[in-house]
Amino acid sequence: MNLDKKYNPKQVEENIYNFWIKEDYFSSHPTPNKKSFCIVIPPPNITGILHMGHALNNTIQDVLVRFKRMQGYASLWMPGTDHAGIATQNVVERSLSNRGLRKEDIGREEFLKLLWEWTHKYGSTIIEQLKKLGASCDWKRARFTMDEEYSEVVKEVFVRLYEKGLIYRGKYIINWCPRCKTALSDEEAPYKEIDGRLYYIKYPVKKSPSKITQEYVVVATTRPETMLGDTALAFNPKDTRYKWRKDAKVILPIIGRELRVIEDEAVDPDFGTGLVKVTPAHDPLDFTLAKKYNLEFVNIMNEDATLNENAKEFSGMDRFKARKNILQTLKDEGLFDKEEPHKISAGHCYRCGTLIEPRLSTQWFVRMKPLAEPAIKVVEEDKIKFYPSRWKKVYLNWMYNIQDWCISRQIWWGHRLPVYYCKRCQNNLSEDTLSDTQGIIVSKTRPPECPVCGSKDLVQDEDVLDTWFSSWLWPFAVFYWPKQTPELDYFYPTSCLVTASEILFFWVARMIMASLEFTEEIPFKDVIIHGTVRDEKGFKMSKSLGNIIDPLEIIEKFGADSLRFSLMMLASTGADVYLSDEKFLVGRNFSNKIWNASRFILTRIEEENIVIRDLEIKDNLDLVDKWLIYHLNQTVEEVTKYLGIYKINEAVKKMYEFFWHIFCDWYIEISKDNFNLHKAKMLVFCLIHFLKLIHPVMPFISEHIFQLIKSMTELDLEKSIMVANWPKKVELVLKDEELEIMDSAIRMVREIRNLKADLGIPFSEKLTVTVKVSERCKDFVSVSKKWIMRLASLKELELKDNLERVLFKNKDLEFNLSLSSFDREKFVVRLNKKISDLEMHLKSISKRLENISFIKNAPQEKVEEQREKFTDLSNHLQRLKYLKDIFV
RNA sequence: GGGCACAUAGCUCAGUUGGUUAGAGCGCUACGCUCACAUCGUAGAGGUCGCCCGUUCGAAUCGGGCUGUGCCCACCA
Repeated sequence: MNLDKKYNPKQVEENIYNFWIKEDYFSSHPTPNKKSFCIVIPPPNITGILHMGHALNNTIQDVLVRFKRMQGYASLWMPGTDHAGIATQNVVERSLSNRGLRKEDIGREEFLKLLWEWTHKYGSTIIEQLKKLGASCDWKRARFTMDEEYSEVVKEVFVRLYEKGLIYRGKYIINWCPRCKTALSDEEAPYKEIDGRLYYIKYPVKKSPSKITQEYVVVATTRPETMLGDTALAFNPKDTRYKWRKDAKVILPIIGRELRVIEDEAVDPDFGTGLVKVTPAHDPLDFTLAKKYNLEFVNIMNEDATLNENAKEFSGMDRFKARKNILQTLKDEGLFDKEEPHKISAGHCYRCGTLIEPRLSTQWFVRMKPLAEPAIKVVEEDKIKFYPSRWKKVYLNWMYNIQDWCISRQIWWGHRLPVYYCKRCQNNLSEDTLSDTQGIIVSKTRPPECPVCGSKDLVQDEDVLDTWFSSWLWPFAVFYWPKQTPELDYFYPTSCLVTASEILFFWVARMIMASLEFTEEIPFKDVIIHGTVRDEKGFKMSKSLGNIIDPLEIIEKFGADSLRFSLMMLASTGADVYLSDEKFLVGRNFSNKIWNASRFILTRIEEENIVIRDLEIKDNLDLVDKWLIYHLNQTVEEVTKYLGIYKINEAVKKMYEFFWHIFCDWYIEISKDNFNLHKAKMLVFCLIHFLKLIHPVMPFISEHIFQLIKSMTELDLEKSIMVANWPKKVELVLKDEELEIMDSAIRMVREIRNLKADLGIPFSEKLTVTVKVSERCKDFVSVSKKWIMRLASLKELELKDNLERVLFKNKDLEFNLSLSSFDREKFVVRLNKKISDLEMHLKSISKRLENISFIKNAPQEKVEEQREKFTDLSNHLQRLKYLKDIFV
């Protein structure tokens, strides 16, 4: 077989993936005699395209799922997508506007039709990209958060919560874009700093029977136009400047309304004058104050942020024009004090950039405190664990201070609220009724008539639910809860959840609450939180910053395995990942190393006409074999351990170290001198073990080489490495002494290389070495002569009982080098440095040994250790000094 | 303002219950195309473990303080 010098992932990855699909290896079913392992994917938005964050998140999941599958679990990775309300609606709205249309022009029904068309056409783009990454999801089970059955679950949950009194309707300040005329979530209204001004305005004080003498008070505001909606002033109770004002009345300029003056901790005495205007209908904080103190709400704006009739003569004006005019009027009336520049950070519409207007409107809320309680308990009691554990505190801190959740959205794409209004009943209500239930029917299906008055004049709420209101049900809704399906029974609660820290609150915390509330179970046992993907400078990768590295491009260039390996190597648990194009070379180089090592083994087997029928190796292990098996065992043990505690990067480093620096650097090199059936078996045996270990991280190349081994040997191997068993430690009888002997030999090779470099002798210059070995080492060195000579580039290796001089010495070996010429100066410099280093070290040890407290207090073994070290190093120092004497 | 972290080689990070001359990978330097691999090999340089105090025979490791950085939440009238 002719194998390329370079590994070419592009040629093999797609075929391998198709092979896995064809064999149905990703499918998982409830299997009574197996333990279950299940991860539900954080459903990507249907509008999403694969970015590095996805690549990181999903690689971690795939690693775990593949690892557990090989360990014999019924391992299910449950895939799906999220309908992503606003994001998707925006995409379709944009294409509409390209045709010069707004969604209102075509109507709700028609617009939804377009949305579904878009979803069917593009909604699975990201799924296809995940396949390129190698994701072993059980695709047949894929769910979508707008599936018909899923919608049923959402409605069911809404109704249950409503009936329990945990969902209510109320007026609240929300982010409002006056241009788009829609409400926005906080995430959709990112804060931006703008240059504003702080205006100081005089409010006249109403003369009253008390001893108030001042004419006016000064209030600072950045938004003077909203003053028309003021219904109170407030100051901090600790602020003595205004103490006397309590219960005083102030007159609102222009309007002439009488304002109460209240005290509240929420007011910052250091801001402005310490006296703040309270505008309940136009500011979130003022809104809460108004609720607390029972203040009046005066709305002065229309949907498009022009002022309404409450603004008297300013009615009809745009908010910015009104600001100017109001300021002018105040100046005219002598009520304007001063203004100064002031940085304001305020929400801006993420679509059009318009400054957000906080707007009072009726919304639906979930009462969170009762839901949070059990969700706090399970985390406090470690029934759900976070990795890294520090997130536990963050989670708890947030949960202790949880706020009610606004779940209604004024958009069209999403789960419509299962809420119906009886028009007749509602006509009897006043508009300001905040939490009345009258005239409201909450029902999964449209009721035929009002249960109260029998009217058939019912209308469904126009709003849809926040996307997270469907996502928070994900871990059990995907298994068709509330039906008791076998899958729900077997795979739920799931094993772990892998996610970025950004959505800990939006999603993870809410899933825990929903699961406990509806299924009375935790949704998952472990929460694995990985970091954010950043560029080299530490900026978050984002399209707008233009610093993204496209994972698909990396796959195209280096292959999915290289991408996966690099990410796993770089991402230490929970830490942010700093990426640049070069970072992916680690993976590419390692792929190539695996490829070439395998290529060597397989071609040599072919060249030597070796036929491998089994991998029985135990009976005739030589010392080098044992040494390799020993390290293999260590690797198996550590990799298994680290993957089990989600320290993937530690596992990856161990595999890298073993394969490159044990297997390739030494074992393969040594095997070249004596490439027989036994060595071939050893090589293939260890290679297969390694491939299995690396398979979760590098599924494609491991499968590819596994298949090559199958085709080039007569081994009876599994059809795919995917379904092979996870490696176990090999039974091995090995004395510590044997390990030491091998290490001594390696040490000798290294020392010779070292000396050559120190003496300025080219490595290729073949020298003669005379060596004196310990009794226990004799046999080994004589059989190992060939490889020692080759790896140290020697002409001859002579075993002697006495040496003329000793250049190196350890427990087992001492040797001398025949030298003709060398770079004396270079050598002396090196030697002197080594000598002074050693002397320093010896000094610190002798200091320790002379310390009576140390001898007295430290454990005996530690003292002994130091003494031994001292002797060793002294000997070493002597030898170096001796070297100096003879060479200088 | 509240909370949570982090601070070790130029960069990214390891460093297990306190006992090393503080490690790895990348990068860098020198030499080398040694018959799997130059996407390679060999060797090397590079750190007073942010600062200060304390506990201890002994601190990168434990405690306190300081400085700096990052993240989350709230607020910005």
